[in-house]
Amino acid sequence: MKKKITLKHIARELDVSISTVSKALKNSEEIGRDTKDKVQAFAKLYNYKPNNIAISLKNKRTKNIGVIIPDIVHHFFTTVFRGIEKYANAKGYNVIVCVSDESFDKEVINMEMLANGSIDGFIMALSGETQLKNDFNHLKEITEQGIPLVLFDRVTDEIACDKVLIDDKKAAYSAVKKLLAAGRKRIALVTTEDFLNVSSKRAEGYYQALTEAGIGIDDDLILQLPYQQQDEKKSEEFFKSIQIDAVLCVNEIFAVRCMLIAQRNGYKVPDDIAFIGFTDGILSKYASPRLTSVDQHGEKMGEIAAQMLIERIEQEEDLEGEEVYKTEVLTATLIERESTPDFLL
Amino acid sequence: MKKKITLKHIARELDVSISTVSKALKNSEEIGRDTKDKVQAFAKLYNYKPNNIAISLKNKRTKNIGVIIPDIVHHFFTTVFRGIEKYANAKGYNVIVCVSDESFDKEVINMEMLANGSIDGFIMALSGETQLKNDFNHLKEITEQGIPLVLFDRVTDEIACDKVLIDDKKAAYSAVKKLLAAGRKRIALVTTEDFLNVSSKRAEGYYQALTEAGIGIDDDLILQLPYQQQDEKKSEEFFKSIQIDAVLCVNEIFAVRCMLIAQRNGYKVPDDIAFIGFTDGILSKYASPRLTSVDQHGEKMGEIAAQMLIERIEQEEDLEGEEVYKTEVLTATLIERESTPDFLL
DNA sequence: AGTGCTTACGCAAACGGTTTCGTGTTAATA
DNA sequence: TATTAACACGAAACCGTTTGCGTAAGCACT
Repeated sequence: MKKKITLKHIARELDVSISTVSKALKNSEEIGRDTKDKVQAFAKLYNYKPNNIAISLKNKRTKNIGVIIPDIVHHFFTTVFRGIEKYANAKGYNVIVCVSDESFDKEVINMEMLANGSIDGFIMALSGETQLKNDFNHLKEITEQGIPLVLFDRVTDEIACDKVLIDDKKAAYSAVKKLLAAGRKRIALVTTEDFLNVSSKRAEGYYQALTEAGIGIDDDLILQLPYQQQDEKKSEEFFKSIQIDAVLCVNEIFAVRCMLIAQRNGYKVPDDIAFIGFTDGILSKYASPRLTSVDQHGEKMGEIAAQMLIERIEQEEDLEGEEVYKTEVLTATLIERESTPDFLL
Repeated sequence: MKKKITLKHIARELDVSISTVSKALKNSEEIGRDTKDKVQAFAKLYNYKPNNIAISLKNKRTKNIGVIIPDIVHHFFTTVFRGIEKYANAKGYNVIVCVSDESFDKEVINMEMLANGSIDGFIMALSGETQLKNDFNHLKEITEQGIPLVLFDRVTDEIACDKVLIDDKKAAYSAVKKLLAAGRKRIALVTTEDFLNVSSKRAEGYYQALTEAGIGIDDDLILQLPYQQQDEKKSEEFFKSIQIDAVLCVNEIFAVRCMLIAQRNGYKVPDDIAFIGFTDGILSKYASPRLTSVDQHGEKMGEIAAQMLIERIEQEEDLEGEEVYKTEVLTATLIERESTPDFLL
């Protein structure tokens, strides 16, 4: 077993001081040619690599970033994560992931674990419970300690920090507009409990489009489903009880599930009923018929979040306080597939 | 901005030595009641938390584990990751994820980045390219340095370390047996290029079941598709050209894609043609018809991998060399849904 | 011979902790 | 009163690096 070699070992072996070894390896002008050659050759031979931990302690920089997300087995978060990881890696940063599992407590604990020196900054999407409780003290503490924080997708106005999100309201608005333009009138909304701010934003867009079109909001057309659980009965009744010609769903699972139920109940998609989902994931691509859905550009979002964070981290030293935070809003794209009639343009 | 407080600050403020503060906070017997109370109260007030990096440097333990996977936007790897994260977190470990993107070079670079003190051990699934090249020197170096390593799913015999995988061959074997028992004779196999060892194992099971049943292997019944790319033409022709009454696919994407194509070509599922896929992911659940598939128990696999790794890490100190490595083999479970006829038990 | 410059290196502090060992003070004991 | 044990605390080493500064050796010059 070849244990890792340190500066001290090299120094002892070559009968020079530790500082000489350190400088020699950095090709310092201070050190003579001969000594440098000797040290560098030895280091190469024994494959010396400096210890990251020691360096972190010295520079107070870990080159790690902490990512806290509500769930990892979730297409959108995963794509965002991929964007973060790619960008961070390219910049020499590693990523530590913690999953909050939609729990406030876990979110707090995870943040505390990482905040004590393990990371240089956080990227996170709030847990459902945190949004429900509206308690952001843990985030406040982090920012007060001067640790950079970037919030994405599930954000809050209560915290001053960089943010990146998509324009959920506008995306829902234009999706509904398209349905209206295609002549659909009885447009349903399938959503979650509305403590998830993204869901409510999407609902707002839905309301606005209908209102502008002079069609009132019909509460019977709105179906609220529990976030994780399967509640087939409720959906089944929904599609049996009323007449609908289009559906906007706040995520693709709801969309695919509802599409199946509608089909079981004799609806033809997209002729009798059109479907649009949010989150253009794997389900949308392979559903039958393929689902038209709103691409939230997760990977791009992750990249931007990582970029914002790393810029903060690396400029940190200079400016003390007085920072101006940015909120980057990406525009979602509607990916048209078979679950909607051909939209003209 | 309230910067983090250190032992030194407390010591200065309370006019005691650093060592006294350290001991007082650990409730050491050495320190008097009064001093302990004073120090602890002060620490609580200023929310003192020890610096993880300093502790890591001292103990040569980071409480971080490194996970290297080929892809993160991938249901199976994600579920394994969830298992790892859950277990690790419960044991007080954090997880650093790196994505190799199926690239040998990235795998090597990532390992080297993490191996210099950032982590206490690795959990990984080999990249496709690594399996293709059959070059495992980077793994060998890691294990020679005494860094614990656990391989999962995409493993190799060349490296002596703990492993956890599912019995792919047996899973494929029993899936095909069930199809045979249901009277299917023309059973196709849709697979990837076979440098992925899991695919070849599954193919072996397929061969064995057919051979045992006295049905020879018909190469025309085997369709090889590129791993990531969509090649609809090839699949389309496949289902047009020959007569098939059942299909085993090595992943769920292939299964769902082929099922759609078959349906487009007039096949009724499962009456004319049955489908079984590997990886019981989200697609299987929501496909139409719902797909019968092999559950690889990703989360369980992750938990076991994490458990094996952490046990290694924590016993490390004692035994030098002479370690016996375990290979844990999980048995896959067939989840029956609508894409297969009812199997009689 | 004395002065002044390079050159080439070592010392020591620092990052933030933990831990071993030593020591001054007090009180109990002979 | 001298000895000693218990108590309460501090000094210092250590983990592996980096880096500012001090300095000995060698040389040139006056």
